[in-house]
Amino acid sequence: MIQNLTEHDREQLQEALGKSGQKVTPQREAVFTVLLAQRDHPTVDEVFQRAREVMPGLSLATVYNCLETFVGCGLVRQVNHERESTRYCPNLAPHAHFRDKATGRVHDIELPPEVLKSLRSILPPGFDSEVIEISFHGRAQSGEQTSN
Amino acid sequence: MIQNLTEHDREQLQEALGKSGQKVTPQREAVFTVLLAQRDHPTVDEVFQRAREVMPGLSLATVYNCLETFVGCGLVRQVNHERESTRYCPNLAPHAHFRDKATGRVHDIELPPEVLKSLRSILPPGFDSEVIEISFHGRAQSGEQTSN
DNA sequence: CTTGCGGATTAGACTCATTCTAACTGATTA
DNA sequence: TAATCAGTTAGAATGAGTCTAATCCGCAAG
Ligand SMILES: [Mn+2]
Ligand SMILES: [Mn+2]
Ligand SMILES: [Zn+2]
Ligand SMILES: [Zn+2]
Repeated sequence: MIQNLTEHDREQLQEALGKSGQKVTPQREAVFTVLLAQRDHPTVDEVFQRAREVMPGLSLATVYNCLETFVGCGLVRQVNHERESTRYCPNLAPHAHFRDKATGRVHDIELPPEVLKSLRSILPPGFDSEVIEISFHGRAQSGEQTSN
Repeated sequence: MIQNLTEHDREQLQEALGKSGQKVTPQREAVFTVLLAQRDHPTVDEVFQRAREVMPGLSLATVYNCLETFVGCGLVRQVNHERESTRYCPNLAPHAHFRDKATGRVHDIELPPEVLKSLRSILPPGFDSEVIEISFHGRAQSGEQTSN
């Protein structure tokens, strides 16, 4: 279920952490591995449960710490939907999120550059946005699969 | 500060509540008035503080209840930004939200129909969305004013 | 009028995701 | 060896939001 990181992924982790003066630790590697293994936008608790299978001593606090670190160095995005638990997404390409009302599952929706541009264009002069979050909420015909 | 509802606003309240079999009460009227008086996306507590000035006996639970009722009958939208307290917005026109990193203030950003359409168009077949939330996060030059 | 009903309101208890704290670990450096 | 320091850990604290059970109140039936 939880295979190891590819050489490429390990380098990405190394590089991103290094840039902000932080180190690769076994815990960080385990948490990052969990995120890449199943790109289903898990909550902190889901990450915790999955990572524990491979590192039983891992604490919940550390999962919070690792995820915060990853968000800080741009390895992972936070995904918020209304008042639910925060979810985490390692897909760094520009994309929106679709939450299925029926299943609760969160799907990645590709965001073409021209759509992103048209969105940015609605900001009046003087507004400078670093982050745009787009989330859909509705129904997806079962069988639809977008979050690889 | 908190002027009364216009005839038109009172009718809107009446109508929306009536449609879902609910009544106008003094508490609901007070909360709705607060929302319309200052369209700055207040949190529940801010609504509570403001409404108390005009109705000292009002309870926090009732403010939660009223706001939930309003959201349920489409009078008001919830605005979520990351993990912060939920905010409330009586602007029913399609719009996005911009949160100013520096001040925390939330501004309405008009959403032209063609941009909304291009956004909907990114959904693959089989995905049917009822709600789209768009939020920007960044800096607005002070003096910028969009949430009337 | 009284009484009964049902929706609305209320205070306070409770939940639980997240944050905080303070002790501990382990690698690296002086 | 001893000091240092980032990282980890368990558990306590926080606080927005929800739940519960008692009360209120407008209205309609008797
Ligand atoms: Mn979520
Ligand atoms: Mn908010
Ligand atoms: Zn995603
Ligand atoms: Zn708004």
